[in-house]
Amino acid sequence: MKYDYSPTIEFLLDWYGQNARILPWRENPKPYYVWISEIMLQQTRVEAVKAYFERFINALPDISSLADVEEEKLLKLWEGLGYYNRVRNLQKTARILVSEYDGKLPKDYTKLLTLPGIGSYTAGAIASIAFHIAEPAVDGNVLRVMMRVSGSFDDITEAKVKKSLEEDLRAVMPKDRPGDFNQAVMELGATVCIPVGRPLCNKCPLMHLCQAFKNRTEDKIPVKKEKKPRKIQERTVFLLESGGRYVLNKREKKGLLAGMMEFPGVDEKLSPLMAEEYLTGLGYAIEGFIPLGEAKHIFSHVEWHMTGYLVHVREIVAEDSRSYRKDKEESKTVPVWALKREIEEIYSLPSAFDYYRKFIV
DNA sequence: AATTCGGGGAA
DNA sequence: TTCCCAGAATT
Repeated sequence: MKYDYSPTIEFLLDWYGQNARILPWRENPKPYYVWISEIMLQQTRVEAVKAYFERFINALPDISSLADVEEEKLLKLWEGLGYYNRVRNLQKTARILVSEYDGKLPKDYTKLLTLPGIGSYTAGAIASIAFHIAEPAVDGNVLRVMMRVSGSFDDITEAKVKKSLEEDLRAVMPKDRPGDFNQAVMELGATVCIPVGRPLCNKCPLMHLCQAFKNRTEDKIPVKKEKKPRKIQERTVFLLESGGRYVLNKREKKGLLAGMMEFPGVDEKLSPLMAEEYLTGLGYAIEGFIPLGEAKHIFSHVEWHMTGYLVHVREIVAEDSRSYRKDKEESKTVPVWALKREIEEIYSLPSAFDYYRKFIV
């Protein structure tokens, strides 16, 4: 179980000095930048994060601006990045920092751990990179690299394996460069000790002390339990248009795409006839009806099989296009009639709707 | 311990 | 298609 990783340190630090990529959040590793980048990087590739990071810190350059920004603008900045609770937790934490931490991130691993959206990996990353505290930051890269180095066939999807590695690394973290050490392991995992395809062992600074390389088991490590197949969810999507405006609904606070905007729809596949009947039942006067075809969107655990219709309707209620307010009695949301420009610039419409979004003019 | 949260790039 | 990514929160 226990493994001594201390021999890796000097080789990793030397290698990182030569091979660290130039990344936007590395140019000026102030705590706010490290925090934002680490949240964005959760389950998200470096290449995807770059542009989002630049735009985000330009719009919200510090903790107090993040604490004060309205949710609409916040969600728009995150649109397309996925895992949208990350950005809500970001703002929750910003407000806690303002009210309880003098507007700054605490230089304390245990306190960081208590903040919304910050788990053991992110607490370690912020502590080590921004504050030079000797805590490990164990992500998928680190698990893969270190399981190969130690030749361990432990299942890395088990929480105890991650905890055990965190303990082993905590015991040997270099006190002078903890942030560089953590980033070195991740960098090695991302560019050399890669997850798919054959790792580039001939370019690896740890080759001479890697048990997996020695035993030629690098393609069998890390061990991961197989994941369950995705469920398929049928979905009918309506582009209800009137006078150049389209209906958007705000999704529920909990569950898939929580709180994001969406085109109205139902969780079943409706034929054109059933669709017209359904919309008429809602009170819409249909003046034009065009099937838009089928589209698929794959989430990590669900697959949406969508059928879409563009429906020109006679507007019934003159709703202010900017006010999707809550109904006072129930907690149901009122639809918005949004212009193309407003959908582009204001509302957060997830990528799942990209196929149908194209039909908006 | 298992499930639920998005989305896209690469094999 | 399948895999997996600088994971965390909830159940």
